[in-house]
Amino acid sequence: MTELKKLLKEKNIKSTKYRLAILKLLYDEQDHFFSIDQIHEKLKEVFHTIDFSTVYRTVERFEADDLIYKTKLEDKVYYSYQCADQRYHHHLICKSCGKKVKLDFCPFDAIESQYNQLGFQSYEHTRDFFGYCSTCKKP
Amino acid sequence: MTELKKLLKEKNIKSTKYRLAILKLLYDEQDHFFSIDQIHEKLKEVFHTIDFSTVYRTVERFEADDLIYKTKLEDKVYYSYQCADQRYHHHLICKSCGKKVKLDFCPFDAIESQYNQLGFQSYEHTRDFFGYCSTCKKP
DNA sequence: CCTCCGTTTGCAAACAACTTGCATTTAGTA
DNA sequence: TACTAAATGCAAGTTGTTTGCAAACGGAGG
Repeated sequence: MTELKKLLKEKNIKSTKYRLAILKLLYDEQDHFFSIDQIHEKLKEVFHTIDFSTVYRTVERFEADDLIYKTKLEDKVYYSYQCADQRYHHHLICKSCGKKVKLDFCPFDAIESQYNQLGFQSYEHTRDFFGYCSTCKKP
Repeated sequence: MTELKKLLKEKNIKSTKYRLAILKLLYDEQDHFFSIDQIHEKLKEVFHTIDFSTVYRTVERFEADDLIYKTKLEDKVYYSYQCADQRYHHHLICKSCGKKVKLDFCPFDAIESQYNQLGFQSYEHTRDFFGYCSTCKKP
């Protein structure tokens, strides 16, 4: 049994060719984010008939079971394989290629107290930040 | 000519009862954000027949002409009267009541260099942060 | 290896939120 | 006050997401 099948089994998710393919794509490119559309397009290269709704439901399921991680940029939703380190942390994400870089510090630590001084509580901050990585860097 | 009419005139926006009412609402509550729906509901209390599309187009127009400022939280769009100080700055916004507090510093200044070390460029950060203000503060 | 049952899939349609076209009404100026 | 260009109400178009259902499939038990 392949490693990917085991991953699904652990989460009680039945293995199918599509699910394995979707998981493989995300697994092989753990440091990138993909939209459902992008995943669908990639899968169509191999499985010409795969439907958008299949990808949609699969990804939704994977996310619900914490196999993958979800983030948003400008109204679009992106997914990436769940980091091995599941402790709360931040990402830098390239707006062009979707590359992600894990931050090992919290950018907000230094300023949290200043927010509190302004009377704000239960402050919830963004987990992900977007820019351009060194390869996609704008001219 | 009222102050609000002047504001519209300056921007070459024709005054109508609806536009003045919408502008007045936002002007009188400059330190709060409103969704189009919320504005529409408030206006209906006075003008029972006002259509959603009217509010929609008015608010869109105001925003295009920099009379008001737009921000987003969890897929919903909110608007607030444009701050007198139009220089780039940040807000703290209460998720419960929409209250906004202007920040006179940039929370990212301290960490920008750390991002650059990771190879990220053209980093674009959030302008607005969301939490709960002292009155709405969660139990 | 085969059968059967519950799950997954493809298809098409429902849905929700946003946006637009058009006929009518209105504001502003000459 | 009359005229013109713009604003409004209504209804329908659009876009992206989500769902219902019948057919296809995976995998547990025979």
